[in-house]
Amino acid sequence: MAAPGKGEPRYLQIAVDLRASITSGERGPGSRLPGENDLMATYQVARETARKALAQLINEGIATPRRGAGVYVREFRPVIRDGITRLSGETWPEGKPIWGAESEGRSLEVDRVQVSEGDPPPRAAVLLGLADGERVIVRDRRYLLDGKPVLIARSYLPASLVRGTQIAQSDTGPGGTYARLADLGHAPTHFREDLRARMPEPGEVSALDLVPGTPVVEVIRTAYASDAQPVEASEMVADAGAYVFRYDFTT
Amino acid sequence: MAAPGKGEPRYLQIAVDLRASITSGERGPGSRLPGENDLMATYQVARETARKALAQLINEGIATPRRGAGVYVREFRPVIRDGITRLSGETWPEGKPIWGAESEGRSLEVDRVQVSEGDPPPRAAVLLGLADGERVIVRDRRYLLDGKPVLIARSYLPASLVRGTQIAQSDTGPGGTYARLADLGHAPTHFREDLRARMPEPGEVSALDLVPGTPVVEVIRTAYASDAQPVEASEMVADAGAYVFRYDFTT
DNA sequence: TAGTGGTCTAGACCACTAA
DNA sequence: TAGTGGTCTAGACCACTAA
Repeated sequence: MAAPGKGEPRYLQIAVDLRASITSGERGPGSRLPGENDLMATYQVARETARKALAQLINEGIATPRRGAGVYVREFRPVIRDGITRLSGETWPEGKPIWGAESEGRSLEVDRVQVSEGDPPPRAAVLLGLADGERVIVRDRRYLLDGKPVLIARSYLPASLVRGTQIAQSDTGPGGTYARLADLGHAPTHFREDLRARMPEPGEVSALDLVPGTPVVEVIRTAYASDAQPVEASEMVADAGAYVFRYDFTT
Repeated sequence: MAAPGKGEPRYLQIAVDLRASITSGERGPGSRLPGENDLMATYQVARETARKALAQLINEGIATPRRGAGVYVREFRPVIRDGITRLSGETWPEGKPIWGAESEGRSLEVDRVQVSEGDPPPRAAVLLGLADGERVIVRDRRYLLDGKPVLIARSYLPASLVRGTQIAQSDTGPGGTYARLADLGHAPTHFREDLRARMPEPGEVSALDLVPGTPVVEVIRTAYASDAQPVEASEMVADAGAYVFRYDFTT
């Protein structure tokens, strides 16, 4: 045995078969894949080889294991996050469905709001243009989509600007942080968002309850007032399987 | 042996040790991690257990294997892709360095330009609002960063609009596709970009020469002329380790 | 209780890299 | 040629799930 059909390893050949059965639609989202024992019998391989085939699909994010129950075809049902509510072009093209994204009938709620004051980490200090020793108000929160954590967000605001205001409290009131900044005469008028994707760190896996094979999208947003003064810097880490990020522009 | 220190599997404990040595800076980008044989001796484990520890870091994208040579700490040096060149707010905040992104001294070149005419796939037909049977011009190309493929792009344009024009040729001339659309009286004025991240398909791994543990960012862009008519739909797949996506807004 | 995925061993052979 | 990662086996024991 162990005779290679070619250069392709045995476990990848098995993965190809299984992947084909998924992409062809033969096995739909939520359906169960053959188990380790099935694969051992069908392909005449050792347990570890069967496991590697399944691990391959799990790492690709198209299957997910459930202890004691089996390995299942994963489903992808993201929601759309609109980059920023813009003032221009608001009646532009309808939100055409894409990647099966749907928001209707789903709940998105805020969780674990925490506010504190402290020293900014280096990156936040740079983004906010803070001098040495300047402190920040830190706002933490987490978002749940249908009860599952999907996004962790942390915002930094110059303490000299917002200390003692409603922004330093859990509930920022109607319109949120940006409305309160406007009340203070520092309405944000310019925004920048930088996005990148990467695999999650172990702490993020548990905080977002991520299944293997799920990347995260990291977003860093900076808000500037009309005098080009940065008034807020935010770091977000999102479950890539839960979000589509949308940006609209009118030139 | 095989005595568990707690519930934590042995291979994850080893991964924790190695990860700590990387994040602490003890092992910098490009440095070599202990090999399988080293780990077997140090931790008194079997080869497969040592391998699982290394595979963990590889799947997290923080290490990368080189056949016959060892496993190395990966480096992350992305470039910034500006969403769209906007007409407003062009003198806004400087491109502050983020995530070590740098463009200077690096080459970004176009590769493998191909143009053809054919039937649109369903998604492109929907985005372009095409009737049954309408055909499209398809423009394919690939981008290389310092010689490494980092992005695959495919654009669809209504054939009825651009057939026989320079857009249907490899070289679209100065200003590219959008300038030619403007020449035709269909200058794009509104853009939408939808982004998501996911693990790559096997074909993408080879096309982008991706190392394990690297997600891709999928971008779908639609360009609309001033009469709200979609004139181009593009699909892009980018190496997440090579790009930071930037969006600027002025309200 | 039977089945399932999760971990681990000890050994083998291979292709590839670097000296 | 020595060392390295890549694949695979055959067997073992475990925790968890579902009936």
